[in-house]
Amino acid sequence: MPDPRSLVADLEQTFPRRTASRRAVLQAVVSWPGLFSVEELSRSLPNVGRATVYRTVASLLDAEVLCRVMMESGAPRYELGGRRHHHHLVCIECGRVQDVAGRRVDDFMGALASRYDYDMVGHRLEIYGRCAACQDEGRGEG
Amino acid sequence: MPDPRSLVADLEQTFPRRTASRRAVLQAVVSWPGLFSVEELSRSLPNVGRATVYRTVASLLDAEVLCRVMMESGAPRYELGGRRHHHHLVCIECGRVQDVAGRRVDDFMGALASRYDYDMVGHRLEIYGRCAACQDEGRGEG
DNA sequence: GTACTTGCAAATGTTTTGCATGATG
DNA sequence: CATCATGCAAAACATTTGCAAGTAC
Repeated sequence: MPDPRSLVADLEQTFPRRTASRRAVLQAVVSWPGLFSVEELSRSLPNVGRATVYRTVASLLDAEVLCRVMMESGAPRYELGGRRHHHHLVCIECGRVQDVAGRRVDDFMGALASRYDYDMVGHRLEIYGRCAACQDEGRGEG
Repeated sequence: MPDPRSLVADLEQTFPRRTASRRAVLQAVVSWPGLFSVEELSRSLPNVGRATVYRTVASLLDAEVLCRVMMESGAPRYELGGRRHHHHLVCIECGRVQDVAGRRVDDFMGALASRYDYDMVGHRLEIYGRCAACQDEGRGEG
């Protein structure tokens, strides 16, 4: 997991202009406990215009500071740290998202792509299920 | 690849009421050359209300007759045959989508899930890249 | 001072919903 | 003939854009 602080520093260097709004969005993003939708993010930042939040998220996505996680319903959510991880385990009970780490997955994807003669430029993997904690709860309560 | 004809038969049995609109949507869906958005589908069916098209697609999705493919932009598209395949190679040039077949992928997903103590209920895998044909074109034209 | 950013509000695009009408079994 | 499906239009959302005013450098 990347260090948020360095991300901020990194990021502040990415943008030409240092403005209060961007700082606020960035601050909210790095301190957000889990996944967020742009609307949630925007709602948490009443002093920043919606449009700016959308624009900033787009930039962050572009800079690979954020990555998009697709919910089962097709709704997009975002989280910090898109640089490497595009693989997620999404708990359909508590909504928690766990990054899948490891080169093995990337290798597998690459192998798959080349088997079909694809020149891979990106990929997305989401596994939906119940996390260990939610399975335990289910057992405990019948 | 499943036989479209049997799918139709199967499907017509799934729905309580046989109506002209559903027949039309179904017909369009099984004869659609590739991926489609609900809007495209709707546009191709001027005699069927948008709402009905949306509702029917939702039902078909539910019945696993269709599956959703996520574009890189996050826009959803649909294709026939969701029963087994949730793995796709999406060409970012021509937009073609290729199903990834084989138990190996499912096994890999299952193994991954259980490594993280997840009780997997679904998954989604999309690989984005250039298909062989588009790579060739790129080479040919410089 | 210039160029980039912002915020608002309006435009856009997509999907859902309410409800009277129409078709199905 | 009771039930379920349809179609329209409006509503509900989510996201983008135009533009004048503000801010960073």
